[in-house]
Amino acid sequence: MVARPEKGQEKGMPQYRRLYEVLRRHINEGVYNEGDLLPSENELCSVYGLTRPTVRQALSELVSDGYISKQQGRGSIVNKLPQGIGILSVSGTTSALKNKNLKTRIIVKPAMRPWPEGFMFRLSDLELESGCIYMTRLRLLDDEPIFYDISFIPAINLPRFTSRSYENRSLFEILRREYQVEIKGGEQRIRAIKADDELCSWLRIRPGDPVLHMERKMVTNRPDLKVYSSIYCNTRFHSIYGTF
Amino acid sequence: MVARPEKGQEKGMPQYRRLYEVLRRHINEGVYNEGDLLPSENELCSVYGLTRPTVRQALSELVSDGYISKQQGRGSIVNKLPQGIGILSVSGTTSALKNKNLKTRIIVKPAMRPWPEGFMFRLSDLELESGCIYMTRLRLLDDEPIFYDISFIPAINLPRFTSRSYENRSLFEILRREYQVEIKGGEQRIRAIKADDELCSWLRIRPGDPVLHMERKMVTNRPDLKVYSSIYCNTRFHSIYGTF
DNA sequence: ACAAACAACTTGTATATACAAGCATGTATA
DNA sequence: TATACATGCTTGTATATACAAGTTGTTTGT
Repeated sequence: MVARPEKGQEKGMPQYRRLYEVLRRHINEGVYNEGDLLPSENELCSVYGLTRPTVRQALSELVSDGYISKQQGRGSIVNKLPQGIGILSVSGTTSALKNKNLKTRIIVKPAMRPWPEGFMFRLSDLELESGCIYMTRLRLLDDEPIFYDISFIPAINLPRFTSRSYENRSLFEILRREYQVEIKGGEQRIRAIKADDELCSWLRIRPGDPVLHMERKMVTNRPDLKVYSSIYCNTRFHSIYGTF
Repeated sequence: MVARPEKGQEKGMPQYRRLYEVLRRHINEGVYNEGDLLPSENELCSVYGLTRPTVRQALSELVSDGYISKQQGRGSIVNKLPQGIGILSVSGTTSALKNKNLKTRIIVKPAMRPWPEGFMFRLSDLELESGCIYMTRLRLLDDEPIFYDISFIPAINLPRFTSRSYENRSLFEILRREYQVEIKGGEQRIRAIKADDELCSWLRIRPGDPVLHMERKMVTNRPDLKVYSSIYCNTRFHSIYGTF
């Protein structure tokens, strides 16, 4: 087993990543259910033609993303899939929602803007010079507005970004598919605030109602490119769910 | 972030964990500052007498705990230490706060109770039979109440638990030191709610003010033992900070 | 029937090695 | 001078192997 076969390479992904994607899809699609044991590491090795360290790397990412737990001597146990809104997990909000009717509506189409004064996170010089792509979206669950979010993306090497269609597509998905940008992690601040008039109109709530506000800074596989968003969430009927 | 043994027990630890602890302490103590590069993996190998996979395991835990970032071709970069309230990390709220004056006041001392009707998480039969240890605490930052939290712990093999002193000690710390119980992760639901009268009196806010509510279920190294808590947080002056 | 011992699995830790890919800094060339 | 390239560093990916440690089921001895 010398060089990797160049043809069947899905997107040039490393092998551990490919196994990760396969197993994650199987879990999401119900091939494995809550409490099931995944095939043992050695089985995965022989099935996929990998060695144990490689398989273990795929599994350890599944662990840190909350899909499985491992127990020494027993195996890899499939976790219950998140039932709430998995926005605390990086893997993308849409994937965790399965059967729910999640729609995304663009309020302000992606467009270049200067960065706001007193931005929520500190920006690098490169980011400041490049300007930012600004967009706001409303996300609805069963036709009820849940998220109002404002995204800020530094306009660094993202050709034709402002002319794409974002309706009902995850922003992260577009970044990954069209620009090979993957979210790798980030930081966030969360607080509860009172809704102002603008929020009320978007989220269809009353002034003074409590709203969850998240400010996030996400780092990607491109060291210069970070994605910022400010998310307002009506948690009256849905709560934000996450694992850690 | 995952709780890890304190530095007293650096004997039985695996080597990668020992290196993790050393580097983490160095970062916390300012031996390395924000933006600094850690020694390269090969340097760490020769200094600590380890091989690269072992060193990489230590580093990868530092990455997933948010202490460093890595960049191919450059090195391991020390991150800015969290400045907010790191309660989204399990490692215990106290550790991330260091220089702030965080006090814990017990409102209801740990005592046995039946589980509440309609508990926030589904309980196993064993948990239901065993009954629960109930306690409530108030946590103050610079003498201002920030957290009001209610903890539920199944009374499974935790002798003398209700007779210990918890003032100004992390609940997790006691579980770890006295019972060898380590928090390994968990899940949580977060929402913004309106403060009711009871919350107002504890958190010194006005009725109707927005409050952050977190419901968490934490799993431990003891498969049967889970810890539940319901946390109310006044985010008027402090926001909840976390990495992912 | 029961309990201890064992065997056969599982994941956890660790070594040793190799090459690929990305970054920084030099030096040689245009 | 400025661009191109070469070099030597960094981390990323992957193989191959070995033994430790924990769990589970079976076998064996009493």
